[in-house]
Amino acid sequence: MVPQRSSDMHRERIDSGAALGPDAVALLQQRGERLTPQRLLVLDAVREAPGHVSAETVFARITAQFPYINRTTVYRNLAWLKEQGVVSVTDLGGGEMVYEYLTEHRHHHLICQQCGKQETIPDDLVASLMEGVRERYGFEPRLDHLALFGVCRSCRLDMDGV
Amino acid sequence: MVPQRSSDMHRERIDSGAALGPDAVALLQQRGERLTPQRLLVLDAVREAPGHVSAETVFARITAQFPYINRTTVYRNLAWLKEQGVVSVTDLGGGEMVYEYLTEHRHHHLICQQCGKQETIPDDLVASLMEGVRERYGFEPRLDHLALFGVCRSCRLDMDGV
DNA sequence: GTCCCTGCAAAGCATTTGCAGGGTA
DNA sequence: TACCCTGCAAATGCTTTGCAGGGAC
Repeated sequence: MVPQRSSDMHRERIDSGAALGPDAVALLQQRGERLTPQRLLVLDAVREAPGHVSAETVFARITAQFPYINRTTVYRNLAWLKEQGVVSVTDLGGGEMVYEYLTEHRHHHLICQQCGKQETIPDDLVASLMEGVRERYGFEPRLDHLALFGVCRSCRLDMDGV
Repeated sequence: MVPQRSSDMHRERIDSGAALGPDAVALLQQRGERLTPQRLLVLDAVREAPGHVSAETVFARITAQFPYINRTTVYRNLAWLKEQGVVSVTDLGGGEMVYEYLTEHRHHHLICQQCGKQETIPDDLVASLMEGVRERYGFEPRLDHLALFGVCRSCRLDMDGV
């Protein structure tokens, strides 16, 4: 039902991968997690996708190549990947959750409410906030992605122009 | 259909109110917005509620006193109040949007993913982040409430204890 | 008098759940 | 072999929409 090639595809990718440690799949295996073809497909789909992807997009990307996977399975495996710390889940305000493969380089996002454009900002801008929260409140933030909403530079210029 | 008392109730409250400027209702009137009894009820319900409230909670609080309001109307008027800058809307991760009446004292929230407890933090902790985003990216953040997820002090101690 | 807010019912959408069967380790 | 992941279908829960009527200004 599910093509054998999926594991080969997978292996190619992890060799070149900049991932969660050297190999997310090896990590999951060490933990004794069950690695089904569907799980590998979902993992691949998120890892290959540029930036954020919705569950629907992941489903579409997989079915484009392998029609035999169920939407429910995609949802369940995205939740599983999040539990395992392999992907992040963020609400970008589009009415659906978006997922992203986690690399060592943590970053956050600026989302323009006018034009919808998204910018990436490095973690260090947020670091002082995290530090303050930790020190003053003893609160340990779990922040894969911080999403800041507002108005980007070009939209602000447009508004001034008018 | 809707009791006359609603506007009296309202007036009592704004006299004591620490609100968006001296009077949110006067502000809305100046803008030429139409102030229906339902709108005043929704505004009151959010203003009276402690902290964040969901649309369902607002609906429940109103119907407890005045059963003749529709859930749809509550949704529409909450959206309207947000457009007017009277309330904030935040996704606290509970599967529903939560609303809060905006005062001059902007603040943000720490949400513990273990116990669900919420703490309030002052705006100044977040100010440097905002400043950095503005200066480096020309991005104007529109942040009524920032919601930071993580683990609070007591839950961390519990975890260490075990 | 005019505009638009309200109520009702139904639809929309992302996501979850129950259950039987089949695959992974 | 034993567990649990998968697929299917239906349900769930929040929120939105279309339309006719009535209220605010």
